[in-house]
Amino acid sequence: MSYNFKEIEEKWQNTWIDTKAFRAQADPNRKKYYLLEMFPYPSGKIHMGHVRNYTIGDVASRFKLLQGYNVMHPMGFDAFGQPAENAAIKNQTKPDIWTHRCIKEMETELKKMGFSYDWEREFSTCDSDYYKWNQWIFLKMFERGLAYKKASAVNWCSSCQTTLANEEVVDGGCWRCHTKVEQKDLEQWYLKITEYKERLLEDLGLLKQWPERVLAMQNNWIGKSSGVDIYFRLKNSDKIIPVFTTRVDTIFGATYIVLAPEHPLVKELIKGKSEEKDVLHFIEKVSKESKLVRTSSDVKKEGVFTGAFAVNPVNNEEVPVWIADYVLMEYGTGAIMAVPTHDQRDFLFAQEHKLPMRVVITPKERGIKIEELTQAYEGDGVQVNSGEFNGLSSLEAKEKISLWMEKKSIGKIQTHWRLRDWLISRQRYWGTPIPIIYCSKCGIVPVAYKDLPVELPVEAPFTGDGGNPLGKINEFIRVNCPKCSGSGRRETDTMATFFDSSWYFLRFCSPKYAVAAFDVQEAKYWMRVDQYIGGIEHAILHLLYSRFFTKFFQDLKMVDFGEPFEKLLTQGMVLKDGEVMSKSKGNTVDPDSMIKDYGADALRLFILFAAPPETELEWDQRGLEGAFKFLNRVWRIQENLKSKADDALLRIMHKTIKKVSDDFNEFKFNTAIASLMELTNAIYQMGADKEIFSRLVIMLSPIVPHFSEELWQILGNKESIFEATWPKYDPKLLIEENVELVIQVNGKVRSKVQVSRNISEDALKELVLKDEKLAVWLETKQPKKFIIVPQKLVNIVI
RNA sequence: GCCGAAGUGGUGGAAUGGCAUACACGUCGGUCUCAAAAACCGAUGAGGGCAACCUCGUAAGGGUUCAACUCCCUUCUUCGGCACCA
Repeated sequence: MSYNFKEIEEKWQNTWIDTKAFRAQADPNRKKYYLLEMFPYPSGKIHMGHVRNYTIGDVASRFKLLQGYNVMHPMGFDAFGQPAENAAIKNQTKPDIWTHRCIKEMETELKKMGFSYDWEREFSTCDSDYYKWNQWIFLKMFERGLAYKKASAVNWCSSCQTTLANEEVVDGGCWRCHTKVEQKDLEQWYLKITEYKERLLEDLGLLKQWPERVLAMQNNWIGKSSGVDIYFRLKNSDKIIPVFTTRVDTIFGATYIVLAPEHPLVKELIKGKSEEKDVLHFIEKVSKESKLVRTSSDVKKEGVFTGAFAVNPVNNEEVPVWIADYVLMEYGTGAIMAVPTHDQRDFLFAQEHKLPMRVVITPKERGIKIEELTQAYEGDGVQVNSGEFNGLSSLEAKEKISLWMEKKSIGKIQTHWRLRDWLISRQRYWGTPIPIIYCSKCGIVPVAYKDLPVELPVEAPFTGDGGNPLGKINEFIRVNCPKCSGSGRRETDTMATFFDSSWYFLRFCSPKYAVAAFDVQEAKYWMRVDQYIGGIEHAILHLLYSRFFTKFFQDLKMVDFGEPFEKLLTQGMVLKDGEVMSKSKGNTVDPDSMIKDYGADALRLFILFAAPPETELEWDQRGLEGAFKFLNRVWRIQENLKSKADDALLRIMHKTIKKVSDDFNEFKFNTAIASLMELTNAIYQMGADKEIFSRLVIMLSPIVPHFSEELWQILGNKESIFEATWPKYDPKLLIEENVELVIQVNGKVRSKVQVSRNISEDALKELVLKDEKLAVWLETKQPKKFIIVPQKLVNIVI
């Protein structure tokens, strides 16, 4: 007979909700612990990824609770976004109604897993008393010039009918639907995240408890690159063409320069020249290529001569000006100097088009002959052909040439960044309306703070024929200008949903607060988030935006820190047959049916035991059955309790307490469970008493809370197990009187011996030399040396 | 190309420089049973040996060390991020 998980789980889930067991209240006298998992989009159904993410968080949260921390563990919903609109079109319902129904279903699913949330803090980002503060933040940014509108080529997803941020373009496709992203010229709203680029980069150094790879990804994304802008002058003109380089040490080897086809100077350069026709033709051709094709590295580099020449400012040499598809307008200055001998791309291009080369750096141990070059030499070396810098090491030259150029005003030390401003406007209905009014007289006018929120109209025409439904609602659009009271028109774009999730962790500190985005005092107590848990897919997007917003709040003096998340854990994906579980692959396992068959506790146990939290987890149905079997094994212990257990078991238990406590602190749940299993096996060998069993149950409770609550009650306790204290171990009981020593000969184990832990070295040597098993090894050879590691091993070197 | 993570039995995975493969799954054997299931007990890296034991073994090769899955160097493979980035 197995234990009645169905009845037990339902009973405790209701109890926890009825008694508000996990309500958190600020208390300056208690040490706080803010544990947060990335809140879900309410699709209605939870999947195994959610189960894993939230189970990891729940164990940590309950463990901290048992350790006496004042734990806040909130949950809410990231409820704006496109699926609601798609559903509205498909099912003839309203996004609002559809979303709220999904939220209800999702809450039920989460409750069935027995997660310890403070449900009183729950909110959804589609609540107007939440998104009101999105608008407030936007206006604050607008005031400071951090929210602005500009016309530019933007990423456009034709399937989603909306613009996308750079961060939302993955492999040239839309992050949501993978449709190929097009470029479109539009006037759009941006947030000036680039204003914070230095701080965003620098403060990565503060994030000591973030995974390396997330830091590396953010570092790459921000993409700082230091070098020099060098000013080439156009021959017979006073026009300057700045080029950017990180290899200023190679400037004397620049034999031509290359502009991007879109470079604004190109048209002027070619005017009236014989090359004009060819160049225009080339530009036309390149403009038709998609960005993806153009930037793929295996395509041959193409280019044409413009007929113009520029002057290298370091030696007044005239060099030809080319244009080529491999130079991009959006990076650096849109123009490069080409040094074929020391840059592989330039080398290939120069070979192809028979352009001159000159060596300016040679490796220390040999010279370089141009005729013998088969590829560019990109390493360090000694300067040659470099005027007054000859003989210097290239590293030294880099610095000296930079300073020299600045002094002579022919260049400027410059830093270029990959990070671009964040495009936040979306041509969609189901999102936060951007609080802006267009007035024919006053131009762009922000909505007054007192008029917030700009409510999203619940009734909207969903026809499915594209376009933003907000544009068709006259009551919404028509509004008086806050400045001149003349007739104005509302912005119909809404905010990207990543805006919503960039500060929700602050809102959880005071979710009902009506006078500001969050209560500064509450935030002071609860923030920062001590432990944040979520998927690696947010390594750049959400985590970068949240860091940006936090720094903005720091500048508003609403918080006194610049980083929101102290410690970050990115949990691995759940796989089935080696592939990521996904609806499109049809290899999903439904958590609900697993709960039905084995209970939420068994599911939680399996998912924690099968792999460490950050690695991928292979779904194994038999592993789940194994977890269920283990629970039944523990359950049966209570039927056979002894009045007094052996001392040997007591020792094992204290060791287990130490191991499990240490492991829980480091999120090593799989090994914590392994040692709880070992303790259980020992109990089967020796028989436990009530005391020992009670402690086993407490240690299990973060992992399998319903199961443990029930056993706790059966053991005669009136209070919830989560009012109990985490067991402590007695260090004295960890010390064994007799220890087993491993005896090695030349590092190989040859024997083992039981000795008192305080045995003297001499006594030990004597004992070892008498050991029968070692006789074979020692009879012909003399021991040279004894290595003794107390209480562990003896190594005899012969 | 640059940056990051990883590579251990049939499988998931353990090992502050100190007994490689804990714990579990699977498989095999046993107990109980008329029988089966459940439960309980045991075996289980490869090769050799009746056995005691021996040899090999943590992607490959080298090094440091009394001792290396662990530290260092070189290489290979897989996964992830960035990238005609100048």
